[in-house]
Amino acid sequence: MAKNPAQPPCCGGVFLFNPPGIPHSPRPFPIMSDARKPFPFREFEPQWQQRWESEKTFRTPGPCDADFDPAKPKYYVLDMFPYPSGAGLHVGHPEGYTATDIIGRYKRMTGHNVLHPMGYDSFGLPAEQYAIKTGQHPAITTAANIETFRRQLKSLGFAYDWAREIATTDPEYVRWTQWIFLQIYNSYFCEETNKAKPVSELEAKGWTLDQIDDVRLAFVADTPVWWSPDLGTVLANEEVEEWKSKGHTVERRPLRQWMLRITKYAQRLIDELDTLDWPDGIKMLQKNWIGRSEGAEVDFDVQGHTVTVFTTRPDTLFGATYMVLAPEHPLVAKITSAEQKTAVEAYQKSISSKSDMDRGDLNKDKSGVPTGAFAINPVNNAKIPVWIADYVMMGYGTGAIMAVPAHDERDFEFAQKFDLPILQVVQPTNDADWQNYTDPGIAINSGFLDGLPTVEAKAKMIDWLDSNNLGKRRIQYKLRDWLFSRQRYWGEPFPIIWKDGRHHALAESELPLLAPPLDDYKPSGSPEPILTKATEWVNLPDGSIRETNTMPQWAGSCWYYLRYCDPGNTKRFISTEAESYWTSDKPGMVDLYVGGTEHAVLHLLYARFWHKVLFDLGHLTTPEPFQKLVNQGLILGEDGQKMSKSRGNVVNPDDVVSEYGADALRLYEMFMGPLEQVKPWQMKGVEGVSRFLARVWRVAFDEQPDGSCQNSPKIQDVPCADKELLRVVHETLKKVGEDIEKLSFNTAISQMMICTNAFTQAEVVPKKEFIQFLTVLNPFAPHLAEEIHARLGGNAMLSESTWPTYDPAALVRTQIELVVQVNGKLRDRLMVSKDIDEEGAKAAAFASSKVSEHLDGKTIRKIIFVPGKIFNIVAN
RNA sequence: GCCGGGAUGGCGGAAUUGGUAGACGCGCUAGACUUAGGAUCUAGUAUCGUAAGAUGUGCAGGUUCGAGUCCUGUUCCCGGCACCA
Repeated sequence: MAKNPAQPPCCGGVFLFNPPGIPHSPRPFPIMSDARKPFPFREFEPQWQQRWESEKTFRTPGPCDADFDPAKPKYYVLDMFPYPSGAGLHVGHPEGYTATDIIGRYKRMTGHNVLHPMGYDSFGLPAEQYAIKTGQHPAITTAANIETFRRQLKSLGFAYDWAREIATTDPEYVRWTQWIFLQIYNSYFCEETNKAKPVSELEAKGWTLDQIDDVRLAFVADTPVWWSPDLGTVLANEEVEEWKSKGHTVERRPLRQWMLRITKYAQRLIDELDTLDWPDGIKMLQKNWIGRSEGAEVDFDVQGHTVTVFTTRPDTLFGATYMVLAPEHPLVAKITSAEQKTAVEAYQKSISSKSDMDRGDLNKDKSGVPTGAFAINPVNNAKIPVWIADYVMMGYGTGAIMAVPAHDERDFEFAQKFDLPILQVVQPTNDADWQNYTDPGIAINSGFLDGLPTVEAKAKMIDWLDSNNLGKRRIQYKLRDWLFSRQRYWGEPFPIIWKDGRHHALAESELPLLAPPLDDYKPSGSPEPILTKATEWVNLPDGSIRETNTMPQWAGSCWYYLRYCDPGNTKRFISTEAESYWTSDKPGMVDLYVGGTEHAVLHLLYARFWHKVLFDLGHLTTPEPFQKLVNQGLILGEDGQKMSKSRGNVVNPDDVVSEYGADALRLYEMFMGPLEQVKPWQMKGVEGVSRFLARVWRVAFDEQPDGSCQNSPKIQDVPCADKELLRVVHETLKKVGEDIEKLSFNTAISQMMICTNAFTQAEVVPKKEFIQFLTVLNPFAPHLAEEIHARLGGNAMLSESTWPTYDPAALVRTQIELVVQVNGKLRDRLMVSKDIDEEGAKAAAFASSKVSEHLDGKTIRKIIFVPGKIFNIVAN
């Protein structure tokens, strides 16, 4: 990117190359390597960063600090903290971080006590994979990566309170992650209150340990899980796709694992979304992921066994012509007839060899075999065949369905393929064919339901089932319990020990429980956790053994926003004072959370779940973590494709900073377009904003023939005599503030460009107005704004000044442009007094020859006058 | 298939309640200053047309004095979910 120094140097800018052969003369600033840099950002950007750091400009006082002012309103603006990868910061990070930085600096300038922290999500699989690749211990590579990230973040001049920096791998942080796990472990979900409660309440009621273990929010279960042999760990449902897309293999395998009972919170996780100021798309994603369905359970008798099915259409029960069990259903072996045994077992075997993923991919072709058994339909005692088929899955509902081929697409396909009867029980309300008709209609051929619309028929059938003890209303969720254990090294060990086959919580005094140093932490390919190898650590003197699984990366990111409020606390994960101070009067604690969409159903769901448990247990006073959420849009490469190493279209922020400066990078990322939108990178655009910053610089400073720079004589400490200039300045003060509140940074920058152009063209730039302008520019381009301000003699830092208020009187125009239309088409624009009335406008409009031309030979039918805007003549 | 979001110049994008479409920036054109320009400044730049003027916000209709904006239908693009009973 750097240009060839042998090329002709620049004479117009402040910083010049000496022509070849001419020796350098002393200059006030270091010579830039490139002619395109007309302001010395390489010198002043690091200087201001150092000054902010040494003067602790952005320190955030907490409730226990001496300089804390309880009268100030709080504002908590949060970034999704980065995972410190070996690749360093990419340009997507500064997008969200600059947005929050502008908000944070603005809120600070409008009198808020702003919490704007940063940290590192430093545990996790990628860190460990990277460490294995480089042959270094993850602790070392992670520390080095954090170092890089910190340097890069600081080079962008973000107003973080660095004293609050945390990393999820810090032992003190691990302590409280483990402590929170124990809170979850020691809780159960009370159905009556719909809240988590301590299991000690159950102990007091005389529950046995076995009974208690069955209801803990953290529990051990033998379930089919996603196991990746090459990653050497199991994965949560939510993570499977991501790792598969990176080329890792994943297979279904029954293993004994720790689970968190997030399903108990399914309804609250749906309902309480309504209280949050989140994008509808993200709310929708979470709702779909949780996947609530209302329906009923129905009990069928199958040769003396009860098989319960779940259906969302109990109204179609009369139309059930067969039943399907999942191939893995435990009852299959018991009910299969002797004749069908071979076929059933062969089918089961063929299914178990393919993963669920493959099962999903093959959703076109239905397959299945009859078991030879029959079920009795409880509503009409019809004898219907029982099949097994892979389109019914064990993991959802009861793993068994009643098939109503007339009114369910899948059942219809299956019935057609295997020639099973199709019985109509719903009359379409439109002219649609009744076969494969799945919409609501009117019940027919359904005994006591006949004539009822679907909604009422459902309710009546459920009542009937209930009163006959054959079924009941049921709400089913797609959400599964959260698979919480991993077999890898680089994660928080579970604070759990096993004794006599039973798990026990480690005492709080033993936290943090850190993983022992290991030389070899590579995956072995077997599901045995890596920590099992640390035999001395695992085996305790009293014969008990440690849990060897570790927590997933999500654990640390589930509560980091809480720790920022009180990062140094050694007594609690967050003090009650800090918690209550940084809490909103709204349901969500954090005022604004900015980050990528990729966490819509992972981090954002998990964090909400943990927060709610801690809320239920009385540790927190809000039910939700994040009140307002904004997703920044992905930044694409210059070719419009997603940035990737293989495409070679990755932009490194370090390069941009060294070439154009931090302010230019910040400003460009905000100027590209709306924050939430996907947008392609354009290096020419960076040059554009860099030119804008240079124009601001040149309003204040003139270059001298010797290359030095000097305060411009245009800047004068006088009242602003130019009404139009004053109007533009105040328009800018108003719009920039309003646009920041709306997160509309691109339009704010556009207005500042307009203002700068006005300054450039003005004969005299009044100092007061120019400094007001610098003050609103400051959150966007803080280094440049501070530097110019200081050079103009400003003593206090702009970062510590107050936001300028605009003068409404200065905004008023005396003349406005009145648009005159004939039949809605623009015919003329007239400069008129801003308060012109209809009569005056009429006179002016009809005086215009451009207008009268178009009225020739026509009769005026109507006149529409919008004061200050439009005068429209309707004529024909 | 279902759910969500989107479509405006050569490009990124502006546009209160329906009220001048294309702000601002990039790119491009011309000029100025220059030994030089890839710096800077000035002017211009939706399309067609010499002009007057006409056309123009994915496409087809509709409502309205007036539609990028509201309504109906439709196409394409992006994201998510996907045999969830």
